[in-house]
Amino acid sequence: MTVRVRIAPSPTGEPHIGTARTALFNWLFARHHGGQFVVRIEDTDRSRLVPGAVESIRLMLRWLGLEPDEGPAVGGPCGPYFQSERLDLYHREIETLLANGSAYTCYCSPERLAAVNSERQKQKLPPGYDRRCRGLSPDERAAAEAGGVKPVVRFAVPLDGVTVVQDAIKGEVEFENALLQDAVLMKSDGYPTYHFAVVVDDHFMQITHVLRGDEWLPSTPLHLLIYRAIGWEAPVFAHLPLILGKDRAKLSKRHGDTAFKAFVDAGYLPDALFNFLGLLGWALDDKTEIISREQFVEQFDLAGISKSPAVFDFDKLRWMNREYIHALPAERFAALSEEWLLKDLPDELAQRVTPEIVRRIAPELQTRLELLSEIAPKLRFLFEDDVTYDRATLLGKRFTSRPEEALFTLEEIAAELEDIEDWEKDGIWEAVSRVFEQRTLKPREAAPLLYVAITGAPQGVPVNAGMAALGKRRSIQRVKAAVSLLSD
RNA sequence: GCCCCCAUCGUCUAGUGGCCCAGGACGCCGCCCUUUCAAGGCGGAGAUCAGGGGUUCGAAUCCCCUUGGGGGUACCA
Repeated sequence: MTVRVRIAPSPTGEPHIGTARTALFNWLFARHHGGQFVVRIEDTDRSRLVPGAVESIRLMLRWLGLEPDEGPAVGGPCGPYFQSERLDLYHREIETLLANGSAYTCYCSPERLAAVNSERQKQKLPPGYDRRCRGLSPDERAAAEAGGVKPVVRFAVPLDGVTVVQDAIKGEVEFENALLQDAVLMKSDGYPTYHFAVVVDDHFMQITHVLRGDEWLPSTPLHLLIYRAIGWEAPVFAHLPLILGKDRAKLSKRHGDTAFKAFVDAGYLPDALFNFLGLLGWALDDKTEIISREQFVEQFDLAGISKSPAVFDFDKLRWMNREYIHALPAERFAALSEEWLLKDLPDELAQRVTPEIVRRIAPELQTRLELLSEIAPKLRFLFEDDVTYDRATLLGKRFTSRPEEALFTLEEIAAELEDIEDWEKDGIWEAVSRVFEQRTLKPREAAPLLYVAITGAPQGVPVNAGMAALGKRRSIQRVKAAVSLLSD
């Protein structure tokens, strides 16, 4: 039997980074076993639908390189892949459940449900439905029906016994049936709830393994019971450890922007995020951190998945992204630099960006980045007419008490630069270091002065390379501008 | 409250009875290199394996209890 897995996101907003991790694990599992990865949209909560969300999910998968074998965009033999288009299926199956007595219609109003709950709370009982409609006589049922109430359909869970979940990661987990709720299977609007739709769809889509977040483990016995009531074989369940924030609570908006899109916008590389996410709850061995897609596919399996939740470490993600940026071929990095420059710079500056100038400076930048979004701020000085900074920044620690020394140094540098015929970075640096030597200044202490004059900031790409890219005239102009700032 | 899961350096983890007075990585610190800042190289601090009981010749690894953390408990998914 070929392995078939799925992810089943609900289109209720921008996809979450956790959804990406679940998708990745499913995709990896499918690829490792030569199986299929399907995408199904769980859009049964009509009130929470967000337009565009399905497209965002598609984009996320594509960006990460997790192309589905079946799903809304690609189709497939088990469609449709929107639950809202599979309603007749759910209605058909709910009839079997109703007919064999494992489900019943419930006419209780939301108000009564709330009242029951508050009453139970008062008596220090666990909240839940009191199963009032489970015991309705045919007459009572007919009466309620005549009253025009739109009923829901509830599952009639066994009142005793134990349901055992065989989880591929957690092992054997037992649940007492008596503690389970008569969950709603069909809502009064005619749409199924998650619990029912997931069982019906996973069955008809021939899903063999359900890899989903740990938060679903408590509802798995219910799902198992539904499979049994219809007479279907259940898939293998594997509950993935949760991703936590710094405070060890389930990662969510309050830990910052956890929308997948935020990671794209920040300038993470797809391969880096793929690698990092793949290591969130799974490890290859005792030492390997940087793992290629091929290696992941080859090595990934359920056996390596950890049972305990993992805190999302942004520091490590940034480090990993830097590793991937560093490993990029020079040409690729230059192309990305240009792309991000055009995207992040204001239009009037972006117009001045040329492939030549970017290719020239990009190698100097490549080891100095954690995120691609840092490119524009670091290279902006190349495209501006002039840079702005204050006197204190220019003088830095070294020259604060001796501004005249900074002034003379810059004047001499300007003079030396004038004499350069072949304007390239080595010659520029020779000229600058000549001045430093004459004045017995160590580059370590004097260089920031020049950095500020040229780029506006005391650190960044090597200043001589920056000047080479800037051009002779503009470079000297900036040194002179610094001189005049100090002369005032 | 009740049910369930989890528990190795701050964080991600390796570890499935002896190779572990616990290995790697991020982060942190120091040194070297050096055109500032990075990168790179080298080194360091950092975990009595949550605590307590067992089992065993021997336990981070098995069992029990405690504690801690998390998740679930909707006509949301």
